[in-house]
Amino acid sequence: MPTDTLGFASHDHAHCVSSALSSAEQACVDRKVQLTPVRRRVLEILLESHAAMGAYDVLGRLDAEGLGSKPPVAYRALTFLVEQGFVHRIERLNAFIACTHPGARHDPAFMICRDCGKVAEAEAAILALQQVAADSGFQLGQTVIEAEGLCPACQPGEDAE
Amino acid sequence: MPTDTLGFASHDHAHCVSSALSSAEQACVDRKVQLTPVRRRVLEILLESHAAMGAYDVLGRLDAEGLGSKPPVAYRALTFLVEQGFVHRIERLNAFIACTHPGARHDPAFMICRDCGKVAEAEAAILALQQVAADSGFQLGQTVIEAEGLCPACQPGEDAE
DNA sequence: AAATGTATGTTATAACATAACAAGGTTTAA
DNA sequence: TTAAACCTTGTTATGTTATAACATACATTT
Repeated sequence: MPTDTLGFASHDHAHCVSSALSSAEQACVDRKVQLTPVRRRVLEILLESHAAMGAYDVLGRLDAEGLGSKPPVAYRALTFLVEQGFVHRIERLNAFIACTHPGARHDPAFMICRDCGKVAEAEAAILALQQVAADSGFQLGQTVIEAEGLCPACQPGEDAE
Repeated sequence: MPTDTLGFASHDHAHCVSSALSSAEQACVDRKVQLTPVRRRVLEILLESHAAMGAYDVLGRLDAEGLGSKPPVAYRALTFLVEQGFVHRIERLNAFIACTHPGARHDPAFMICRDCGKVAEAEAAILALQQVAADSGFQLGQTVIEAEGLCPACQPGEDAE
């Protein structure tokens, strides 16, 4: 059983890719939106790489496969996937990453390793922000929670990567 | 006594500008770093506008005043000010805003109105994120907490702005 | 004066993103 | 069976944000 890393821990990568893809397909059926070939392939690319990728990295892959070569092709697919909650945008990196908490939509929180660049998605904890917003009368929409730091493997005293 | 808005509430703007400038000057003396004319002017511009400004907006102001016309001039000053904690970068907007909580360095949290574009800085509440990080062995560095939404004035039922 | 360190000036380009319009395909409805 | 509406994709062109690289200036130290 092949494994890879996710969330700074091991997991069954082949399984998580296929299951995420299945749940996205089902969600599209339920919502009556189309997971077209380009959209589906972009989601696959992000799921397979399991890392934050820039729009032009994604576009490079699409181009190599004959699925499109102009920026709008990649941006449109990414926009769709973000809207549907299958992909998150990481503002700090101007990059995109497949959601690792499929299911209900949510506000993600990311931990970005400044050394190896790996990104882990955590269950968001925006309670405190909700309190601040409520106190000031601000009506919360989408939230961005991102932390730069060092993943376990990149901390002093570690050999791995 | 002139007032303006900050944090979706009124305040004495002239006072907050001059006091923020003074504390930045003192901090630079303490830290033995230079608040050069360009750096000081960029901080003033951000303090006066009291809004998130793009690097090229700032550059436009500098250029009009003969203080520099090329992008690196603005980016260098902004980078310095962010490093010193006098200015925060708002990732979601690719923009910069003067810190409204002068004093000790901190991790800011922002509320960005999707309607009027005003940005309010709140005392950050990253406790929950700290818990998540500790649980996964991630060593937290700088955090980004940004929420898009509607400020009190822009919510349905309001007349003002 | 030479060496060093810090800051600025400038050129050029890299990297990220979208407006605007054209064209293809499917579904709906007449 | 055509037309209309709608969604998606293709393409051109450009706008926006950001930095690498190298040259110059200026103050401080030696």
